[in-house]
Amino acid sequence: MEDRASPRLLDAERLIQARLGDRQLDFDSMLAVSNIYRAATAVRRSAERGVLAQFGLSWGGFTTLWVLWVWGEMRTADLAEECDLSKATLTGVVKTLEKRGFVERRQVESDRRRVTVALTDAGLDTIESLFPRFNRYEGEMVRELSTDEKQALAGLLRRVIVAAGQA
Amino acid sequence: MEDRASPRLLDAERLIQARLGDRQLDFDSMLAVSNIYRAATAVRRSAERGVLAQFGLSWGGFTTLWVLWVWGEMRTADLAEECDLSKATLTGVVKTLEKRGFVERRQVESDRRRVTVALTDAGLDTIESLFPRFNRYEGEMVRELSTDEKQALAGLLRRVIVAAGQA
DNA sequence: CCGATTCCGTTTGGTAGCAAACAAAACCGG
DNA sequence: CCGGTTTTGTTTGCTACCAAACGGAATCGG
Repeated sequence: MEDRASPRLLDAERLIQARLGDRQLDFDSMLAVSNIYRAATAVRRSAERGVLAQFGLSWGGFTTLWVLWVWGEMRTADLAEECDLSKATLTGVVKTLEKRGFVERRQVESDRRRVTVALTDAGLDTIESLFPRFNRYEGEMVRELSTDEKQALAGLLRRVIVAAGQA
Repeated sequence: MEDRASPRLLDAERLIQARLGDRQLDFDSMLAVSNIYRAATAVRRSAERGVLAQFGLSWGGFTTLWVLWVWGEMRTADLAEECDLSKATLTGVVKTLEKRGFVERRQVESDRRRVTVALTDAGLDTIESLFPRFNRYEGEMVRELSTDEKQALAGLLRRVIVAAGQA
């Protein structure tokens, strides 16, 4: 399968390879990893500008809202885990979401160290109207791939996620 | 191809799918995109903790050093472009790298608006000893993939990068 | 020349992200 | 009970990241 859509990118990769010469480097791994990162940046930026900005949400904020929508009210620690953020970062994100009126914090009575976070009505309305739009946008970003290719991509990445998580 | 390495992750994905029910969503695109982002986070975190931290470098700082190493002294705008960062962000990153003694800024005499950035001797030593180590680390992070799979992954991602860049 | 415009890097103001230190609450062994 | 330990979320201090506004420098039209 040719790569007519991105000759520029490929050229750049080849140029770098030429530049680095013959140093016994693992170019295949290098290209795979750096493209993962570049793709993530492109995807995030595109979504933030194209969909999320008009709702006043960052990628992290959106993710948090989405997790709360799917799973319902959650303890802070679990929410952080599910959003793939540190507890400290989550505290900040929730603070911003609170300021925007999307979520609220609730003290747990049986254990007063604990706090849960839940969607407000406004948060619920927002995520319900936003998510379908976001999902269409996701489709746009991978529009060049067939269904099989999307699944293959997701599968390959799943294995990277696991490996990198252990490394 | 089975996915013995990551049943947990797959289960989680299926759970979400069940949770979202039958909303006419594009799950294939959703999984592809969200795995891109999760993989990038995993890869970045792993590299920062495993290799970069001991050199006092972030992912962005490392990238900048690497670009300067491969391409040599560069104008600020080109450097930002090549590092895939905004000019504003690059200003900050360069400031940090300067503080650490890895790079230096040089005023361009023919056009006094312009500034170039170049590696210092210390910066050169650092990137030369760091990069092979980093590259080995990259290999670790995609160790589960065959050469063909790495190339396939890089190729699929290249098409996503282009599409998301236009979206 | 000179005024308007364009170009370039920095600054400003905001959010996001982490690790480590912290304070308060709960738990546990005696 | 009670002192020490563990758990939980927040705070602190730093870096990174962006868009928009800025200010000085070059350029272009007349």
